[in-house]
Amino acid sequence: MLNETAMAVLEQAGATEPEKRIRDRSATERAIVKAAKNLLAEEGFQNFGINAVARRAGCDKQLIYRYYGGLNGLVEAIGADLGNWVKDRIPEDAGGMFLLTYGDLMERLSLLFLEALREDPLMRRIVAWEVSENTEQVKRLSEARSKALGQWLDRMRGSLAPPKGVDVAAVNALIFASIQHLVLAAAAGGQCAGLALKNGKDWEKAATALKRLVRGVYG
Amino acid sequence: MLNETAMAVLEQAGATEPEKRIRDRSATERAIVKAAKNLLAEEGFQNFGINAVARRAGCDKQLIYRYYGGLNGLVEAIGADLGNWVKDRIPEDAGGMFLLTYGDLMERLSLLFLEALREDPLMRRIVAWEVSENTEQVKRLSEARSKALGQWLDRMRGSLAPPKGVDVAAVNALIFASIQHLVLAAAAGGQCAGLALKNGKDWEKAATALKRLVRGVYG
DNA sequence: ACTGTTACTCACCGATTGGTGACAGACCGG
DNA sequence: CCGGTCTGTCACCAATCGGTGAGTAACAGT
Repeated sequence: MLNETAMAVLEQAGATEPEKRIRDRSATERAIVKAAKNLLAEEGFQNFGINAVARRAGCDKQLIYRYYGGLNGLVEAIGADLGNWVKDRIPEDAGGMFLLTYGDLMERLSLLFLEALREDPLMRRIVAWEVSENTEQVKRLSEARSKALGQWLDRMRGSLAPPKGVDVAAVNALIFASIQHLVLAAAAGGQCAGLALKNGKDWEKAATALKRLVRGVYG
Repeated sequence: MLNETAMAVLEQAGATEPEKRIRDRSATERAIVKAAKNLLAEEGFQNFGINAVARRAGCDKQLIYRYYGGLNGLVEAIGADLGNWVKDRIPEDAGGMFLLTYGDLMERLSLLFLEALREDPLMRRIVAWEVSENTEQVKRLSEARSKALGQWLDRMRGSLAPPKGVDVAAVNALIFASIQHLVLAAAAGGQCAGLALKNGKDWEKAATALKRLVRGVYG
């Protein structure tokens, strides 16, 4: 794939084959990051390598080494955007107004998170990556992600007091763990622990079960 | 690695270097399967290939093609044992006697499953594999596993009536999903959604949170 | 003891991987 | 205009991958 500018030039000139690439470093960098993200989202981390990214970005892998210092740096660059994921993916004003209890809040946030994760293949791959490998790359991604998630939870909680006598951190970890595994298993095989997760009806069942689970602990 | 018999012979003879391999097909087959299991458990599915298995089994990869028809057949052979996992790993009489309600049962089973999964690296890798890839191999493993799990649940339930008005299948799927992701994340990075999971104390917290979650839905 | 089968090893294939050094051309300041 | 820097390309490296065909050594039956 060429730069957008390069494509425009070629099309305008009526050229049939890509001759030269426009010398635009920042555009190339963006193309590389975009290619890496798409590749990771579509193919998964299995075949995620320098060659594959360069091939998809339509540039030489040498540039990845030069601009990002290799795959590690590129992954790090991807992880840098991860902090804004929640902000980009979930409406900020989704809660806060009609949520009277902590249970209301967590039910809402759980469903929002479920929905957001379902619709973001890149994030799904990253989560799957986190539980499959333990390299330094993945650790960075994982930390960025969980940090952003925690901040999101705190921000949404606002001044709402969490229930006493309950290990909120542990319970919430379990809740979000269930959501993540459910979505990952569904994306991979269309089911989770025997529960089919394909059409919208299946997901409605899962959503009501999730609500019930959250309501069970948080009143 | 050589056959056990071969090792014995060599040691008895005082040989320092492995000269020949005993011609024992079934022993070699067992060595291959064992090597594959250990490799998968220790290294994960990332570097799980014909060459690596053969190297660890101490035999030529050609034998894997001959005896199992390639990696697929070998994985299938591994998956065949998976049906007995619950039986091997979890005490059969663990429930049934003092469990009066469905909530008692599920609390017990959840904790048993959590414990069993924590102590089985091979099974953890397989679960991680399931949510990371969608090949035919993995599908077979996944099906065998979820089938065995479902049968186990049914068997342990016995004649205990599940609560009405609750989508038991969906709720249980979420519960087991949470356990699986918790254990996987812990094994990979020592934490899950910001919750540390390293020493026994951490796991006690997680266990009580899990109990609370289960008790919340199932009275 | 000869023969055929079984168990096993070895050498090689093309493809792909991560990684590096050398080179060509566009751009910019002098 | 010239020289240096920046951007991008290409050729090549050793290593490893999955896969195959040919060959060797041990066994069993006769």
